[in-house]
Amino acid sequence: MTPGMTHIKPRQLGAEIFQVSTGSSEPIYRQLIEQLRRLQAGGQIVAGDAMPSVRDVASELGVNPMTVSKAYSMLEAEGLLVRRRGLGMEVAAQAKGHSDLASRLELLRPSLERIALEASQLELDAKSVITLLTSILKGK
Amino acid sequence: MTPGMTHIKPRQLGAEIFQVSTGSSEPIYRQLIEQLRRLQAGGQIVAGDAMPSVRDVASELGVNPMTVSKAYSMLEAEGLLVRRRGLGMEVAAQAKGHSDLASRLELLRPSLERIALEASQLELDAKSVITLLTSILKGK
Amino acid sequence: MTPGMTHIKPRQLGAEIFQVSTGSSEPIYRQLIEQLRRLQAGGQIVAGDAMPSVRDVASELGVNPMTVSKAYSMLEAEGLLVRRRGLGMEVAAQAKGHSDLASRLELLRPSLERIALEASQLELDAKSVITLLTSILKGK
Amino acid sequence: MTPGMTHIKPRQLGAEIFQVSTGSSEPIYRQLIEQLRRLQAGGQIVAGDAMPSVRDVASELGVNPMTVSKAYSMLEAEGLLVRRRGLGMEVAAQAKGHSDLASRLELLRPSLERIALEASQLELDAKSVITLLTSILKGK
DNA sequence: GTGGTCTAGACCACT
DNA sequence: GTGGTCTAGACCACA
Repeated sequence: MTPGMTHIKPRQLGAEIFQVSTGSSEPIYRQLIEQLRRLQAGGQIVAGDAMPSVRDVASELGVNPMTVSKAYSMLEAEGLLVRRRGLGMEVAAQAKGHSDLASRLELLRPSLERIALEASQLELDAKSVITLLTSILKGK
Repeated sequence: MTPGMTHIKPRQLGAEIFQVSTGSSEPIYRQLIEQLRRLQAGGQIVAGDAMPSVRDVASELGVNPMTVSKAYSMLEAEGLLVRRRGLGMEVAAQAKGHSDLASRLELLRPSLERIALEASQLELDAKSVITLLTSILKGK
Repeated sequence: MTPGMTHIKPRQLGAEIFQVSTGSSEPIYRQLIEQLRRLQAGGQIVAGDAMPSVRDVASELGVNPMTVSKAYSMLEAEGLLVRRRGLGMEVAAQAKGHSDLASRLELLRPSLERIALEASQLELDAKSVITLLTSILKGK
Repeated sequence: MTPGMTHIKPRQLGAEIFQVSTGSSEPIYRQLIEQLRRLQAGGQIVAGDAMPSVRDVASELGVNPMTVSKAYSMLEAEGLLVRRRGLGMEVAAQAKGHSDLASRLELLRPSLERIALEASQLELDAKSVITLLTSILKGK
C-alpha cells in the first residue's frame, strides 16, 4: 500500500476480543454484552468494525453458537450492532462512540462500589486495597 | 477482643448486616452467603453471635423467606453457622474466625482482577481508577 | 364477595390471549411480541396483570417453551413486562398503558399502507377494498 | 385490450415496479415474488413484458443481485416468468393474466384479516379503521 | 410451580 | 460462508 494513501476499510475484529469465565454465575451471553459495551465505550471498537462471526466466537470460547447469537441479537436490539444480511454483524454507526474519561469512569463506578462494600465487610483498610489494586493494574 | 472485656451474652445481629441487589444476575442466596463469609473473615461477626431470623432478613430485604433459609442452610452445611433449635441460627464456634490481613486481601483479589479487566476494556488508566476508588472508599 | 367491596387483585391472563400462525414467515416470537404490544396499547392488558406461564403458552400454541421465553425476555428488556422471580411475568407498572385513539391508529398505519400498496398492485378500487374490510371487521 | 390497438413490441418494465422494505422480517425474495404475482393478477404486467434486469433491480433496491435472481428463478419455476436467453426474463404467455375482481379481492383477504386482528387487539372500532384506510387509499 | 441458561443439532434466508 | 429460528431436553435459581 502506497504511503500517504489511506484505505478506510473496516477492521475485522477477532474472536479474541472476548473473554468469558464459564465458571462465573454471570450468564455467558451477558458477559459478552457487557464486554462489548465497554470495548465500545473505550473506543477499542468503532463504528463499521466487523464483528467476529458467531461461529468463530463460539468455537474460540467453547460455547454454543446460540449463546453468542443471543448476545449479538440483544446488542443489535440495543442499537450497538447492526446486522448485514449474509455478511455478519458490524458495530453500528449510530453507536455513540468513544466516551469521554468521566463517562467511562462512571461505567466503572458500580463495580468499584461493590469493591468498597466487600472491603468493608472484610474489614480491609483503604490503603491495603489500593495497594493491591495498583499492583494488579500495573501487572497488566 | 480487648483484654478485660468479657462477652457474657451473645450479640443479636440485625437484618441490616445484609445488602442485596435483586436486579443483579448473581443469585440472592449466593450474595447472602458471600457477604456472611466476608463479615466473618473480617471479624465483624464472631462465634456465638445470633443471626437475625429468616423472617426478619426476608422482610427487610424484600425477598422470599425460602431464599434466606437456603442461604442459612448452606452456611450451616459449610460449618459457618449452627442451628440452635428454637433459638435460631448463630455463628459457629468452629468458624475459623478473623483471618489475617493477607488472607482477607486474597479474598478480594478476584473482584479486583475483574475491575482491572473492566478498566482495560474501558481504556481507563490506573491513576483515574485508583483516584475514584479512593474517593469511594473514603466516602464510606 | 360482598358488593361494594372491591378487591384490586391482579388478573391472571390466559394463554388464549395469543394467536400465532406457524405458517407465516414472521417469526413466532415476534408475532407474540407485537401482539402483546398491541394488547397493551389497546388497554386489554394493564399493569399488574399476570402473564400466562411460558409453559402454558407454549403448550397452548404447540411451540417450544424457549420460543415463548424469548418473546417474554425481549418484552422484559423493552420494559413492557417485569419478571417476578419464581412467580412469573407480569405487565410492568412502567408500561405506558392504554394509548389514546389517535396513537393506536398510528400503530395500525404501517399495516394499512401495506394494504394500499397491495391493492394498487392488484388494481383494486378503494370501494371494493373498503367493502371487504368492512365485512371482515363486522364479522368479528 | 382496446380493439384496433395492437401490441407490436413488448414493453420494457423498469426496476421501480418493485418496492421492498429491507427492515421487514419478510424475506426480500418473497416480497418480490408476491408483488409480481399481484401486478400480474392486477393486469399491470402482461404476457411478453420484459422484466427489468436482475442487476437493475438489485441496484435500484440496494439488495444483493442473488436475491433478485432467486426471486426470478422461483417465478420462472412457477411459470409466471420465462427466460429468454440473452434477453432476460419476460412475463410468460402462459401466465393466467388479469384475474377478475372477485379473485383479486380474495388475494387481498388474508392481509385484511390480519388488519382485523390487529385492530381488535388495538381496540380500534371499525369506523376509525375504515376512515384511515380510506384516506390512505385516496391519498395514493 | 415459575422463568433462565445452555447444548446439540436441524433447517432457512441471504451473500 | 453469514446470522436467525426453532426444537428437544437438561439443569439451575427461586417461590
